[in-house]
Amino acid sequence: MAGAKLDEIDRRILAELQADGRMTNVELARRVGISAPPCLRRVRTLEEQGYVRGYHADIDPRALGFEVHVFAMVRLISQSERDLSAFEQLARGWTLVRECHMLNGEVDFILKCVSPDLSTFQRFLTEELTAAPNVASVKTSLVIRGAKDEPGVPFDVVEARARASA
Amino acid sequence: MAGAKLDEIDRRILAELQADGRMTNVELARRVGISAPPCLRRVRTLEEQGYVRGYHADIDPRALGFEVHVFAMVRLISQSERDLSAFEQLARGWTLVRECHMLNGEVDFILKCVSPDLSTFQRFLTEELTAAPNVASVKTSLVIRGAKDEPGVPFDVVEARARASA
DNA sequence: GCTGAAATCGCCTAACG
DNA sequence: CGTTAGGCGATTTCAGC
Repeated sequence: MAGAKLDEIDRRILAELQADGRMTNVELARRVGISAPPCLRRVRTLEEQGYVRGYHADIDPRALGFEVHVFAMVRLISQSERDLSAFEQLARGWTLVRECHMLNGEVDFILKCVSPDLSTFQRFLTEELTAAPNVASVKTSLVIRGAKDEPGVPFDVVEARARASA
Repeated sequence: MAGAKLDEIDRRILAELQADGRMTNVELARRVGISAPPCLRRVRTLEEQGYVRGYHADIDPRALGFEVHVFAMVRLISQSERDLSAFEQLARGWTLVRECHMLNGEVDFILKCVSPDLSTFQRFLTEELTAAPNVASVKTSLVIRGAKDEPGVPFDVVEARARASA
């Protein structure tokens, strides 16, 4: 089972750093109840083993002028692995596309997009996305308002599972 | 225009902190070409003015045992503001739901969910989400594979717009 | 008003027990 | 894992542009 090698201190370290990635190591150590040096060693190990992929400032898109958020459902003509990969590669190059996930069911991909305004998005939609090779159809849904946007992982579930398997 | 009050140094600070939120202030100052004290002041100001909402470690969900990612499209019976808000409030309480966005069109909400396994998600889906008051229907799509998941904002677009309006 | 320089304080991070 | 200790970064103060 993944995550089984982590003890409770490791899990608390991850939870604290997810909540505040710029916390000092001393403060982190205090919160998890150990001294600073072993705490730092644990953090380095967690980073090396891939539990922590990075640290990012959470920038407000609207403060920088990205007023428009859109989900785009993309259907492709061909679902061969070659063509799926080709579309993914294309999506990685579009900076307005922040996320791209392959789905089961009728829709092949869901894309989460941001844009400064509608006309910029419309231009991207018609000239880039819909015009891309192998794209059969694109259905877009504007985000009217965001109700929840939590980064990362629910650590209450992590803890519940850890206790259950103990 | 939002973001107009930022000069190029501010934008570079935001871009650097988005890419590496744990960078030291000294390193950040070096990269943007000013000395540490004014750099720190700018960071504090950007935080206070809401450009930076926080800092988060990017934890790999799979490393912690979250093997399942699902998008859920929710239709409600009533779309009155009172009922929309009630559903949003409910969604904020479900920790498996990481994002909840209100959409235009037929679907009222899209939810991004994580789960340790399918059975846990099925239980959540049938006992919580579908069973919630005012929910008319829920369509779920499993994420087969993630192709792109970039946090935050495309700073190439930010820079292009800044140059265009200069 | 900003920036940069100097100084203090606290943290990071080895080495060792 | 904890303690010690040296070096570096963070942060305030103050002067200059």
